[in-house]
Amino acid sequence: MARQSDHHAVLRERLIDAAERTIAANGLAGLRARDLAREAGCAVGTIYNVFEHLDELILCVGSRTLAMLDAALEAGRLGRPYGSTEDAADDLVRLALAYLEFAARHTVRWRALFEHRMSEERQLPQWFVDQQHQLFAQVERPLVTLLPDLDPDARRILARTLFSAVHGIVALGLEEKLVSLLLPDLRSQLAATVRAIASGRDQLRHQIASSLRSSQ
Amino acid sequence: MARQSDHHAVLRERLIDAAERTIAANGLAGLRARDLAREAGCAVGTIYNVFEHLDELILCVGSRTLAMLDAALEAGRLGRPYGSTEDAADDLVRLALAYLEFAARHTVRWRALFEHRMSEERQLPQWFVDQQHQLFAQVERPLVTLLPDLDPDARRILARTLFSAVHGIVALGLEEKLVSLLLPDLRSQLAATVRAIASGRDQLRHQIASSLRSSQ
DNA sequence: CCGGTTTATGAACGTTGTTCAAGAAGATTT
DNA sequence: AAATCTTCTTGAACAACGTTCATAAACCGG
Repeated sequence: MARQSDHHAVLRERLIDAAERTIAANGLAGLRARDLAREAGCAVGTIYNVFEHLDELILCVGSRTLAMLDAALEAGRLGRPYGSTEDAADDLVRLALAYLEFAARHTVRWRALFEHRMSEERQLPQWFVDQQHQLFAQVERPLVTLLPDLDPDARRILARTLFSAVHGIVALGLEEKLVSLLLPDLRSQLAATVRAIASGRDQLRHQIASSLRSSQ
Repeated sequence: MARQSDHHAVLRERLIDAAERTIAANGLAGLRARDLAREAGCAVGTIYNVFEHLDELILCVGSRTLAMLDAALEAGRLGRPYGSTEDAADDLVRLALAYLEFAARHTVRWRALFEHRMSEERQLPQWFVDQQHQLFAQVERPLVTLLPDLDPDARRILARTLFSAVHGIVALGLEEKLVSLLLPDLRSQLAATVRAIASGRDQLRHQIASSLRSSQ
């Protein structure tokens, strides 16, 4: 029993490694069960002894990408606590730019992360959703300084909103073939937008406060 | 020759209609060449006489969705020209909310529009890219009033940036199963964010102007 | 070394999009 | 109007995919 679990663990890692390499090199579309088995040195059927289905394996790779991304955002954070709203705005911009930098550097991996859809009605496992929430949580910290009197729930929601806005800008910005040409411009666009949002924090506070009032 | 082109045109429409129904009902994943042929009353092979590949057919459906979306955004626009920056900001918010409303009402169609990836290295045809640009162009109009002294090229880029930010918020907001529960909240989040951006237009002007300076 | 249980295997299955030889249908010529 | 040539339609066949499952190999307690 112990022996078998060990082997499973080893096989899992070998398979995830192989899938990770393939996805990083050729994207989700380049992932084939047979190639995977060959590269990991096992039979196709073995994959389904170790994972429930390929989606689960893809999620494991996604989890690694999420961890990398999380670390990349963490690394760009200011070491000290924010003294002013300007610091907080700076940090939001820094987070956004770190996200862009990661997406630009690891485009295929990063794309695979959010392009992947669970087949049919198998839904995302909770541990994966939680890991995504960890990302959103990084945006909450600057918001504490930027909008101190905001309800924690409202802050969580707003963090997700800002994250998705940044993600949208980065995703569409990196979509076209013009990438390398306008990456510096994309940085400016992103920074300007985030800074504009931060500077319009009164609008955020007022509108969101009133929306919470009306929905309760 | 004339007779055949007619038949082709009829078949094209029947196939697009069938694909449209399927996509609206079951999304891209529900699209099968054999079902399509059966529903349009022709053989599978015939599809490939009328379209180069399924991607082209999917793009035709996407084009219809784009047209619907374009009309929906147009409908929400103010009838009169903008007198003040407040009007322009209002119109940006209106555009964003109209986008959200469309996405919420036609979620599957709308998802199919941007989830679809051209297989391998077949790239998007120009006419489709142009149609997308028409959408972005709707965002440019309020920006003329909001940032009058902005270079037209910079305005076009900024419009795309704002569009993608809104798209990001809507896409992530409609992703989860909680949709109907928090649709009103999503409206507030979106409106607040767009209004914050509009109110922070000085940040936009300054940062974008300086970025253009440095990239020339 | 043996019987029983578990695990690995890869051929086989069911579905895809796409192709293509063959026949049907039209157009053209005599 | 018949014959010939061209052009289009057709659905069986193909290749590639994820997934399964009977079979054989490996393992383990006695």
